[in-house]
Amino acid sequence: MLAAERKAKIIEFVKRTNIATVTQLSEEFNVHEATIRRDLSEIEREGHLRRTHGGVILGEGIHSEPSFTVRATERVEEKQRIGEKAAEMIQEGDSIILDSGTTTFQIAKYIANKTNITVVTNDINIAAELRDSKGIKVIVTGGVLYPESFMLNGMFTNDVLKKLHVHKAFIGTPAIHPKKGLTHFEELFVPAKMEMINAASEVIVVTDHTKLGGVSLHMVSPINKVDKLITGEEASDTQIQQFKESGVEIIIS
Amino acid sequence: MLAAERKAKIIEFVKRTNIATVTQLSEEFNVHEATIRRDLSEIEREGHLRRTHGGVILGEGIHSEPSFTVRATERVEEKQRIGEKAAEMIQEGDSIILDSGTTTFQIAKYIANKTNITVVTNDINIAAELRDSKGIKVIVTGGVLYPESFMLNGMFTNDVLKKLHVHKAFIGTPAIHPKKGLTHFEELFVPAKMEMINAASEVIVVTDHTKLGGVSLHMVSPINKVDKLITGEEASDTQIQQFKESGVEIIIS
DNA sequence: TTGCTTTTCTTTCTGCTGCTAACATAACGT
DNA sequence: ACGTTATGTTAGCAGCAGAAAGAAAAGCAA
Repeated sequence: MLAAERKAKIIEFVKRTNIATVTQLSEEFNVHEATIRRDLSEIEREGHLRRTHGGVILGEGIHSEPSFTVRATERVEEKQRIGEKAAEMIQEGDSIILDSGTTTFQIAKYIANKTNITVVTNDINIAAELRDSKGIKVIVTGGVLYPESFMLNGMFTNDVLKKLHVHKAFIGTPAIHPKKGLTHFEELFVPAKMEMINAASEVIVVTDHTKLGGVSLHMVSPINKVDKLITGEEASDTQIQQFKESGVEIIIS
Repeated sequence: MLAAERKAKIIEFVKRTNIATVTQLSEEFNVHEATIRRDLSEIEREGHLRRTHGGVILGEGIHSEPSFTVRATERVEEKQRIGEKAAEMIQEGDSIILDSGTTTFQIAKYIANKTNITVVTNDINIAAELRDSKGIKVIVTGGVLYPESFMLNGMFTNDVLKKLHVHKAFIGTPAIHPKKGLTHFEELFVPAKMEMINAASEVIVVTDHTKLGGVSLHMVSPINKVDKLITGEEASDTQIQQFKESGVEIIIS
């Protein structure tokens, strides 16, 4: 058996059992305990499992998120700032929508310790992040799970969103333009975003500065439906000015 | 038993009983009291429980249900066998419902490499597990996320389930009785299970042997709606015979 | 409160098990 | 044959569990 193959099988094994001893694994795979220890060290370094004395245990929230983490490494620092700023705008008693995405995920991280908040989201990663926050009620929209992200979409998602109304919706977008408004390159995802915007009293778009001024094929929303826009300080003054002239309150963080 | 494993089980134990003495715990786990004290110190440092003189009590939020990760360490091996057996019953082209739970979670692990399957689930942990499986389409029911588990429940869950029909539903249960059928201790979770049963052509109950013969307060389904029951070989012949007489096809693994 | 007794906690020591690291050996590809 | 990689082996080290003793806390009586 190849070393890499064995490593993969160890991960598989432990994900099923949740816990395993070094001895147990060495017997299972007929290799020396030292070999298992080496494997475990590497596996831990890769972040799949957590080692303990005598064995290995499934980490807390470890259920792998490869493509997600890759995307999330881009401009994380800017997104964190945006997330923190957005979180400041959420008050006790608010109900909010968090759109699926990496920027909105950062918002979730910053509201974990708030209380008396209801969060509606179509992102199961955001839902999992907020799961243990005692003061937060999480409502997940149903729908089809998209493999490359943690997003739920489709008819069920739209149906649930239609039946809800929230104070604030935090929407991510791949393109926002001071005149053309919100646009998206993928038609499939448009209806859900439109429902989110309709369901909220206040629409807050969160996006890093590289998306400003972009235009894609499918129209999501005119600019006048966007109340606020939170973006990074990397945005140029010209861009900021243009959005201001379109009646958007722009917040730099 | 691994130290980390024992610590997890202590947390589980105390979450069930709300309070426990050092003596009690040392007898439960057959270790020295000093060891328990050391464990408790660490557990307290991690913030899971609060120590007192003579024992330990639950921290802030009191949760009667043990958390998912801890619950999953009980009878894992039996649940794996059940999960593997259940997975064998799923064929290419099937659409199935996977109820939230630790046994059904094992099913998910065993179907990851199947193709052309549609899985409907109210468990975001199951959804996350199947996310990367190319051949599997995952539909998540919406709903309110329950802390300490990964279950979605409520009106939205039921609405989505009403609009679906699947070939097979795999249902977990805390109690199944050969005469009284499926029952549940928590009223809130009953409607979703009923919808799941209604939505399926074939109802397959999966549960470890300790749940056989149990009866709880709230009725979920009469026994004649249950087509098959998969449980562990630990089940007694008497129990197996009783279910057979009730017209349930019982599968031992 | 004060003093006494009992229980529980902390600290320290010791034996044991598992861990790390270095080296040796075997398998593999060039 | 050589270097590379994976695996096994060994020795010294680190961390865990049990035991015991002194310290601290709780309970109780006057």
